[in-house]
Amino acid sequence: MKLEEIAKLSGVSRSTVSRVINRDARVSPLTRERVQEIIQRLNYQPNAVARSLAGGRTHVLGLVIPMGVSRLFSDPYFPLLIQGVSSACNAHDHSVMLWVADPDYERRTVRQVLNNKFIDGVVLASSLLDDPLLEALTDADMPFILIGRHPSKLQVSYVDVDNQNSAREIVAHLLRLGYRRIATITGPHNMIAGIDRLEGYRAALRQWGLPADPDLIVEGDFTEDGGYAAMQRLISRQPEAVFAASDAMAVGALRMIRDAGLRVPQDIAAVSFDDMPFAARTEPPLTTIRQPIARAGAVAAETLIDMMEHPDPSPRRVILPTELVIRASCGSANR
Amino acid sequence: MKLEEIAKLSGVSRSTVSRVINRDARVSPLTRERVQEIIQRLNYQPNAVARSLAGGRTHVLGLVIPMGVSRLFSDPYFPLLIQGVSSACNAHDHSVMLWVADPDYERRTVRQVLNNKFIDGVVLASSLLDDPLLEALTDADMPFILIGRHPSKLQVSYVDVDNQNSAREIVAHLLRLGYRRIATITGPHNMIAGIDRLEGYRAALRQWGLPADPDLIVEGDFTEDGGYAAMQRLISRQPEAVFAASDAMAVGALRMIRDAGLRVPQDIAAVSFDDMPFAARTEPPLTTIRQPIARAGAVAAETLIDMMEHPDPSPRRVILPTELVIRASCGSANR
DNA sequence: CTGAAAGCGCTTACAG
DNA sequence: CTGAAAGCGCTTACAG
Repeated sequence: MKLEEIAKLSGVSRSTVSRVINRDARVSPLTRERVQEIIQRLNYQPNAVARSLAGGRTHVLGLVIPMGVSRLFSDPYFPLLIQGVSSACNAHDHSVMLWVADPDYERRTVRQVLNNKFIDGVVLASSLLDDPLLEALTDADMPFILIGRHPSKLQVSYVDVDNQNSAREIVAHLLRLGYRRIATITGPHNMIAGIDRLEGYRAALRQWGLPADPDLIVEGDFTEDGGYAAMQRLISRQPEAVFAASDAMAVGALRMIRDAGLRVPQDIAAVSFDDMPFAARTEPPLTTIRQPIARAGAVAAETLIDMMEHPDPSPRRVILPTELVIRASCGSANR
Repeated sequence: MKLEEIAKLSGVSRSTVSRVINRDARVSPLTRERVQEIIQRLNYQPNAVARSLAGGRTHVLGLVIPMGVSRLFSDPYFPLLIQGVSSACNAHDHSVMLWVADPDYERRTVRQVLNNKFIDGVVLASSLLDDPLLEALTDADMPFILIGRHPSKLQVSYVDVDNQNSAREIVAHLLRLGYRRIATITGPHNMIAGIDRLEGYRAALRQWGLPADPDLIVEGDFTEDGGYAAMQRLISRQPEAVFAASDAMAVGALRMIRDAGLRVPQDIAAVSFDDMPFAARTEPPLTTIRQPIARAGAVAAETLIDMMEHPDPSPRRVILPTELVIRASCGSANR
């Protein structure tokens, strides 16, 4: 069924039907009601493709998830993010097109996606600092927003949490409990969340007048296995506590510590970041920083939609709040 | 840039350029080459929306994930599925539109999505048996395919594994090891995977001439917490072994058994289904049925694309192979 | 093998 | 407030 038929049945022009559909104010109440009644009765759905071509906007957002991210299968980060983006899009009459991007996509592939006009804007999740897509996005004049800030591209819009201060806060919590020899399992050094959380760790030590011992800093990859491997390297250095930059890595670290015959928190305390659903169920439960992942996805989508509706050269920056969640793994109870 | 400009620069008509783009055979080699060269040089991308409107197909698949599924955040089932669908779509020049569906979507919402012509077909993942979307999909004449068979709608295409036989196989493995009092934590009774795996459990007992004790069958929901709760109810009934219908539930069950002061597999053996990445790292590692989740997503997308290109009233049914993976949780070593 | 023309189903100035 | 008309950027019979 097409708009034409509705027009005929209502005894008005296609223009008028179109206006009713698009909530244009310039339609008399009576006409509007009559047309609407017919639309309802026939359960008419405008053809989205035709609307897009004529209107110049598709009402579709692209959600890009870099495939290289090993995190994809080790915790519900992406499901939560997707849920947030999706529900915000639904609420604003938008759809989401998913693009699980191969890490070594060529520039041409990238351009194909950006230039094919099927999407109005892009939400780019947890990209690497040197992601070629980010470059392409900047060149193309496609509105986009990052989940996670970019350290050098200051004109880019993003939604993030204050990783630096949050990490500083949880390491300060360990320091306050009396731990001094504190190790960290960082995120990847080419991801901003990894960098910022490490910087927060350093800041806390600085605040207490302690040096950052390079031997106590090992890079991880946000996965459980990565956390296990990192902890293996740390354990001989006898830390009193460890800050893992993600809960998943903390789970790996807990497992390694147990395999080494040591106890958490008595022998080594452990804290982390994310507060994933499983963080409350580890043995012992994790003291961690809660960050609102689904919310970040939703806010990103909403902000992007707003950017498209109210173009404005200045970048949007949203920082969402985090929360320190204290459980048993930090040994609060014992100190 | 539009097709028109390419036509002008190549000195041919728009029709011819369109034919080159669409690999139509009726273009002379020389013309084809000349046009292609110009397309390359200008990095021209046809407007996908216009193509869709004119051509009648969008080359976009809808991937519908019912939100109600608590499983969404408890294991990487959906990430794996999404990855499979996405990579198959990329390989076949299709895009994927994600629809995280609210469980109580109204018929109208459903129709909106199906009738708006933005997608050519739908992959419906792990729906409930009485999913209204399935009804709507059948009414609308939109090609679609299920991940997981439907017990009564026999004319529907699907990709699945042989849940029944796979479950029977792993329970038979327990029986062969000498366990007799075997409990099961099932999946939801309104999901086919839950039903089929339970039936496989029953079939194995039947094969050994054992009755299925209703006290040893407890319904779970495919989540870790669900597994924990189910195991709490089972533990007082003193099973020798338990078959959980998913690894995530097995993790919950392991935790519960440990909390009860019992050991796996010495006091209670445990086996499960999925072989998720974490199944090899539980304590003890899980004996489980490996199923190819990403592959199922890819095959579903490919089959659907094939269905759209070669319409044919008879439904497609694909069964992917599984594999019994033996680790420590079944106690093989001790028997 | 190639081109002119109609058409896909809408939106949106423009004129009234 | 309403309608006739042009236009969005392609594809595809049709005719040659």
